Amino acid sequence: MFNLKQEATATFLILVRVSRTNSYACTRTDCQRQFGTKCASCRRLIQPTDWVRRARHFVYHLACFSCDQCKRQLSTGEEFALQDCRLLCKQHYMELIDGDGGKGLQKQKAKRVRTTFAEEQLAVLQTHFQIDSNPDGADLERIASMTGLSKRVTQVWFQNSRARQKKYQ
Amino acid sequence: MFNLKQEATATFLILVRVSRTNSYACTRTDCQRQFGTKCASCRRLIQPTDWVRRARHFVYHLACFSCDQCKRQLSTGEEFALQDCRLLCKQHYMELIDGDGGKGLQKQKAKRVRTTFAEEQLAVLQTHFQIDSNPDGADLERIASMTGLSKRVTQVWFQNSRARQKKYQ
DNA sequence: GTCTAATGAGTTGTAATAAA
DNA sequence: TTTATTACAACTCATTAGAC
Repeated sequence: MFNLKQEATATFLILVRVSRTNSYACTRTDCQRQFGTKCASCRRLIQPTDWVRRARHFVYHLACFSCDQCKRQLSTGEEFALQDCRLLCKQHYMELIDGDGGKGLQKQKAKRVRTTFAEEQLAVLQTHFQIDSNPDGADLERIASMTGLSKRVTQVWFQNSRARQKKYQ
Repeated sequence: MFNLKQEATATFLILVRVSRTNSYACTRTDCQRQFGTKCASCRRLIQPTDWVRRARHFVYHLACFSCDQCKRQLSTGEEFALQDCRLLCKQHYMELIDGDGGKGLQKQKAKRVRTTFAEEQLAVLQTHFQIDSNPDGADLERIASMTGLSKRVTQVWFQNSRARQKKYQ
């Protein structure tokens, strides 16, 4: 078992795009013997065009980079903890270490995390919005995987965009 | 547990740049068995081009060299304390040792710390400013990691630079 | 003294949430 | 789902204060 406390301290996420240069091949460490790089969460191969996030030597699909407990996708700048290859958001990490609502912390009201979209992600979303401003579940999922966003975040973006359009005609 | 008092007394930071010469390989100490040098805070590998700070035998990314309590990045010349590999600014170290608001110190209002940029850091910032004076979050983060500054400090520099440019046309 | 990094107040756009 | 609201992120501008 890992020293989570140490791991979680001031660890920030960086959004990177996998390319031939930063997608690395099999490194023979004790814990991983793989041929291509696989997502540490879903275990599927990572394609050179996929968006990913890294934590230590693990690589995750951007959408797979989510809290193991609440499944919420983690955002750039957010603090998180690693338990082996499993990720935890700050909130659930805190609950874990001080056995839920510990005396040290007095319910600090889980700060709302706001996604910041990359230029490219926004471009994809806007393009699809022009074609269809009200995509169904399947479309939503397709768009989500194209942008590396979670389905929920994608859905909310379309909801807000419809409201925005209506507001300003 | 560490003698914090001893560590904090007149401990000054020195800004160094990692190079092949001062980035050291795996040393087989009892506490660390690693292949490359890893940041004692974020635990990620330190690249030869990264800016770092050292404290005792620990190495940190410059941006990771921040107070464990207030997350403020520590500056050259500033006093700090070490608790294992976790860093504390003078203020929070003081609070720790005399159990918060101790009788010895009466709330001395945390002196503002002013970053002094190295020539090379300034060169990088100015070069990017000429290309784009208003970088987005992702660019900011990229520039920050190039210079070893925190994202916030980088952001403020761009803000001030835009104001400066506007003032003198 | 100058220059400018940091701060704080105030504005804007919009992601996330809540209500219907 | 829509609609209204909340609150976060990032900006500007004015000011304060640290390094030279």
